[in-house]
Amino acid sequence: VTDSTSHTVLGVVLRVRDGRLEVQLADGALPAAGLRAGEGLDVALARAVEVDGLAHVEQLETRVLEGGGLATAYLGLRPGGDADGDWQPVAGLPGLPPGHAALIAAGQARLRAKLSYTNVGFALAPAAFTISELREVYVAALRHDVSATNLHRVLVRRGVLERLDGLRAPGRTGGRPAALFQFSTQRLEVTDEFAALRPPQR
Amino acid sequence: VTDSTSHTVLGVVLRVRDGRLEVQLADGALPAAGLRAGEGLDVALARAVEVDGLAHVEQLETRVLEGGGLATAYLGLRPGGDADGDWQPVAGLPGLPPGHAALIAAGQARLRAKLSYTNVGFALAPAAFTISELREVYVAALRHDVSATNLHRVLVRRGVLERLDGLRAPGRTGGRPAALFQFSTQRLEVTDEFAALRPPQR
DNA sequence: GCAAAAGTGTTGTGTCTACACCCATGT
DNA sequence: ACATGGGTGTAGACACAACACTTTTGC
Repeated sequence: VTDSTSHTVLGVVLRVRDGRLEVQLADGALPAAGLRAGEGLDVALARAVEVDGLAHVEQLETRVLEGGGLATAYLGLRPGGDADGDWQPVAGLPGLPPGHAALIAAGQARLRAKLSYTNVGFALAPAAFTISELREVYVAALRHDVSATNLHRVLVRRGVLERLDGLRAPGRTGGRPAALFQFSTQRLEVTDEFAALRPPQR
Repeated sequence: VTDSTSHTVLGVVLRVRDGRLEVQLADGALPAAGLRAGEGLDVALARAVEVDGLAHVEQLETRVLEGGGLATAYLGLRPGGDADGDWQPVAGLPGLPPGHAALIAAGQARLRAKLSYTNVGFALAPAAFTISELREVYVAALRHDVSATNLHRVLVRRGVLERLDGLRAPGRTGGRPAALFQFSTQRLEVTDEFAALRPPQR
């Protein structure tokens, strides 16, 4: 006794640019594609957003929409790069369709949590960066201040960051040249799995 | 250009009984219900499993099944209680439909992670319990040893457990009577949110 | 008294924040 | 020289695991 309903796939694609967390929109709404019979959800997602540019993708949530149709939302993350498409700061977006704002909030919350105990940062950062630049990304995504000193040490200790050879020349105002870093892995890894209740050592 | 497909809701309902993590089955498969037009996913879930007995529910994942239909799985948790329905230990279940084993594994993984940084334990534990009994629940769900001493201290420090008045009388072999505890909250709370990268104190 | 089970005291370790200090560059 | 931004050293707070020890019961 199963009825049939249409299914939509929505993309919540986030990036950090100029110190602001931005979401990609299409015609004033989250990019979407209808699911066709027999295809996987990822196929429909690829029709909704340019999935090649995404450094990380994960499913967020499935919900029944107001009209009665179903929608599955995905979180996509990509480096700050340059302009292509309609990017808007996540703060205070007016006129979104019902439910879209909640999905953006869910994506932000997920990102925020995973920044703390995984290496997701790789998906928002460029290939090479200074600690200051990475700090800007973390500040924008976490929405609280982050000390460059401690960010450096935490991520290096966890083996998340690797030092590169070059140095970044200082700007016109001077200052010591900054070391360049990269994320050691471009795939999601849990770096702090058992913050508590970890298994016995032996 | 959206086709229509049938949608199924599956329940991965877990409990701990006699020191083993068990999943509820119906006819050798995860309990399921077809989604009817216009109804919420939770309504269909309630048709698949007895949702009143669940102390905690959360969505797991939506996937395209082999036949081309869609399925959304929910994780449900309940206290160990007594027998009603078909409960099987999660380890090595033979003959499940394709995909069901992976969903059970996903539910287990989710439970395992949340036991470490939330108070989900409340959903698996009875109303009142001793630390030893709670330890059995954690051991079964985490699949590694847990020290009663440290479990006690961690959960009390976090404010997750509250001491009750009574004592549990020792068994025939003697021993000091055990204090009774309860979870201070019956709703999911994150108790260790910023294990790392926590916001500045001032 | 002795074994069994529960609970507390204490030590050591690791990870984090905070802050003082040192380094390398531009003007 | 001095301002600016980058990086290291170190101290203190905190949470945890591990283990010795004490408490309270049954036999």
